[in-house]
Amino acid sequence: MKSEHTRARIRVAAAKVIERDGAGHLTLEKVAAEAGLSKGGLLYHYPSKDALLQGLLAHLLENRAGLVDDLNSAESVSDATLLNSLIDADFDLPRDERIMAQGLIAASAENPELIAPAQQHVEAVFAQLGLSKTTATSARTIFLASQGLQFLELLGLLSLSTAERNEIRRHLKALTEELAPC
Amino acid sequence: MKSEHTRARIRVAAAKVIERDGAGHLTLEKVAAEAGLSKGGLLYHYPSKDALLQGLLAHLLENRAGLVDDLNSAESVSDATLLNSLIDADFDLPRDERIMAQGLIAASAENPELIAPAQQHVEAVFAQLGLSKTTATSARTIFLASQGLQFLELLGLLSLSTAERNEIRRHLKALTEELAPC
DNA sequence: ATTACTATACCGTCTGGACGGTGTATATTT
DNA sequence: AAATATACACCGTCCAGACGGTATAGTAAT
Repeated sequence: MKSEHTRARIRVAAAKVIERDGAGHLTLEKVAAEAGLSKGGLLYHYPSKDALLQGLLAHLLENRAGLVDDLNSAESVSDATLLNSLIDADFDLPRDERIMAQGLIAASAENPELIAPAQQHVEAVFAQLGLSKTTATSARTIFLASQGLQFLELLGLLSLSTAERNEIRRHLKALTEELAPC
Repeated sequence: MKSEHTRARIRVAAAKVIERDGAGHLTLEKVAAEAGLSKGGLLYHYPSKDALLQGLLAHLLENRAGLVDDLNSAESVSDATLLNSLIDADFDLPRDERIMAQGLIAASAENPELIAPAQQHVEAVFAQLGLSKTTATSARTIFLASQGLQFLELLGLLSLSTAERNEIRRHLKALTEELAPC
């Protein structure tokens, strides 16, 4: 039970290293130092670098996974609520987790299988949004736009003022609400 | 003049290595071997790994850069034509260049400054689409959706059937045409 | 006895890139 | 025409540093 606490500390430490040194300079030694741990201690909790990265990803998907799964019951309207939640999750992603995502993108270059859980999530979202024939493409497009902005920000390709950012968010939410009536 | 020919060969070789071994395993030696060159010969044309990656990016942006710059003259309608071109460029990106983009995303983890030209491009697009107050947010959203799909595909997070892919493309183009009248 | 570590030393591998050379074509000089 | 110089394109080796991971021996709390 102390384990999970330490693992959380390690994940935050990893984020700090990525933020400071860049995703490509994430090393076990640096993470251990940042977490106030010896290298051996780090490897005790995450027995390999891949394991650590998997831990980061699992943590990132923790919240989002629930959103999709909760939609076994409702239907057409619920696509709108799903989109709403996903947009919020994208736009309100905490700084820490945003940086972890950066690291994972980088890590996926070395080991593509690492991000399989993320792939599963994205495809689940797409599948869910594809159920309603009439709104499928519109809904998916809204999702794509939200994701597009996140990726551009994540990769440092775009930085918007909060006003501009919020306007896009508002627009995506408005589009989401238009889904049902049409 | 033979130089440019060889450099093109090198870039293609880099793409092949990325495709075969993954973006994280792109090394000078492998590229040289794939291009039928010695390592020294490769370094003659691209004096460092960063230089090679910059070469890849420059090649990727060659076509797209013109699209934005051509819009010094026209106005409201031209945003639609710009979007149209960008969507086409995104969806029709050749396999080679798609793989190069993968490599660059990976490389940006080690050296974030590397993708500055891409950042410039994206921000130029955003600036251009922001000129018309009435359609700015809608236009930007269309761009984001197009980019979002490309990133998801690039990172292996989503693979659509050509039919589904085309439907999204059609939808984005339809949204683009709706920009002017509204 | 198990869990959760510390501290340090070490190994093997990979990789960028520096460096010193080689051959060939073109230009310049004699 | 012959001799020489210069620039270009390229070869192949060597090296230093970085990193993931292992090993070992010990500590402290539960």
